[in-house]
Amino acid sequence: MTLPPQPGPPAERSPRAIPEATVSRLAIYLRVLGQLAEGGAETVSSEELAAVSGVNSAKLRKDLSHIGSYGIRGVGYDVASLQHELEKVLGLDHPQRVALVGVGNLGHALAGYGGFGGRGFPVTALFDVDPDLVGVPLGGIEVHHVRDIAAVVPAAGVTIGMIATPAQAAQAVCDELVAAGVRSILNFAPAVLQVPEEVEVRKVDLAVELQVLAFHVARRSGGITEGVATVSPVVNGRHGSAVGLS
Amino acid sequence: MTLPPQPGPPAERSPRAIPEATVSRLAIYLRVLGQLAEGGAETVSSEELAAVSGVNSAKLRKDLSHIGSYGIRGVGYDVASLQHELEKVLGLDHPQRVALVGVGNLGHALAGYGGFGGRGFPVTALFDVDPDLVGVPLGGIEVHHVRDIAAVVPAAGVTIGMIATPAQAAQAVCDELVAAGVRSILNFAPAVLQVPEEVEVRKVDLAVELQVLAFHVARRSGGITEGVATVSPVVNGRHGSAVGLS
DNA sequence: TCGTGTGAATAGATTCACAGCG
DNA sequence: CGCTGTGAATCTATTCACACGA
Repeated sequence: MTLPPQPGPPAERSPRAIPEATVSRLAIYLRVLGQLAEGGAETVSSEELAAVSGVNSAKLRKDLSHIGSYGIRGVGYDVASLQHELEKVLGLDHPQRVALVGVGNLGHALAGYGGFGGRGFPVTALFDVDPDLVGVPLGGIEVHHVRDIAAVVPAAGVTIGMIATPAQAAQAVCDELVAAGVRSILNFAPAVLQVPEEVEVRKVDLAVELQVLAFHVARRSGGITEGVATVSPVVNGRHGSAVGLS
Repeated sequence: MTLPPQPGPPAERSPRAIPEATVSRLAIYLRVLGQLAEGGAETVSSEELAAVSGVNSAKLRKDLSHIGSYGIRGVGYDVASLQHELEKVLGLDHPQRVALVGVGNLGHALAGYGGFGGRGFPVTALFDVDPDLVGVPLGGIEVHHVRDIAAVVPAAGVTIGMIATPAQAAQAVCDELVAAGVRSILNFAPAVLQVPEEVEVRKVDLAVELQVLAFHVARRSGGITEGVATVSPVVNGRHGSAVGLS
């Protein structure tokens, strides 16, 4: 068999307004802002927001500067309005509909995950090949056969696909989703997906994550300390939980 | 804290460093090599291995150069020996034992995930707070109460912890794991963990992944084509193979 | 000759440090 | 004053292109 011919396309430049690394942190800031808002905070400084988000304040300010100037000098950021701006940038003003393919062990858990952190990403369509699953409703949503992706996905207005199938099936499912118009895919299968360049794939790869951790265990020559534990509720040892200097 | 830093000359760097970005790709190459080996391949070129792994060949060669010179000029890499070298570097020569905290919806799926991609990461200890779960065996492993982490984790020789609890519980569980000697943690809870710097945390954050995808959907102004799926944007390669779908 | 391995060039992300505004 | 926003410096990662070895 031949390899996917991917020599060297003439590198189409998209003028990326917001750096990729920044985008995923914006999502974290948004979550943290939600917690602060619940706690009654009206404003936050970059120092505070950064500390709770686990980044340093310069990075946070640079990240936020990419979406505009919503801070107040000498004060900080207004929690509510920053939340709103972040939601707008992340495209959360109108919710995305999600299709999940593969309702096995993992897929089942994903389907039941309740809006993924609270809100914004309703799973609207489910697919599998297993005859025992197809037709059965799961959390109020019927499981369709994978062969019906082309029909169901466009009708349901799905914009994001999640693949939680075994590795062998993942590429075929991915092709189906792409053919059905899906341009954003979250892949849980341990397989590298080949897609046209207009399709955005992100992967969640448990085996890779564990192997990276194993690498660090090995490198640190001895994962577990031999003497039994120290004190139990060891709070963080890093920069002070509130405001710390770098 | 790592090694005693050398005082005198400026900026003498450790020669052994493998870039972070490289490490996670090594895990992917290893998986792909496994597939190639099953397919009977003896050797691969960087071009081939890179294409299947979804990276370009220069990056792959640079990545592999960090672990040594195991290629044969004019030929490529010996599949079996490269596999072996990668396993060694990733610390997979002797398996890591994993503790999973939180045996709810997601945790249950993780526990049943069967060695995570096939091998090397046996889940050795399970924890939860739910009285209905504690004491019950799950896949042959008894679920302990979270309060017993300090006792069970060192005894079981756990080197990697996975947190699949609700967000509110995650930091406390993390502190327990760290106190029990765990230095590598995979966090599935939607929370930012504060840890001492000798602890390596990786996170799998579904909400963030989906929001990043939502960002790209929004930016591409119209994720799904509204016309019916007349288009099939010629997906590259890889069709005729045995596809488990019908 | 072919494909690895690698210096050099480029691109991207992070951190520093401070000007300037509220 | 205190804190944001940002140029400049630094560090990390990717890509190029070619010398060299099998």
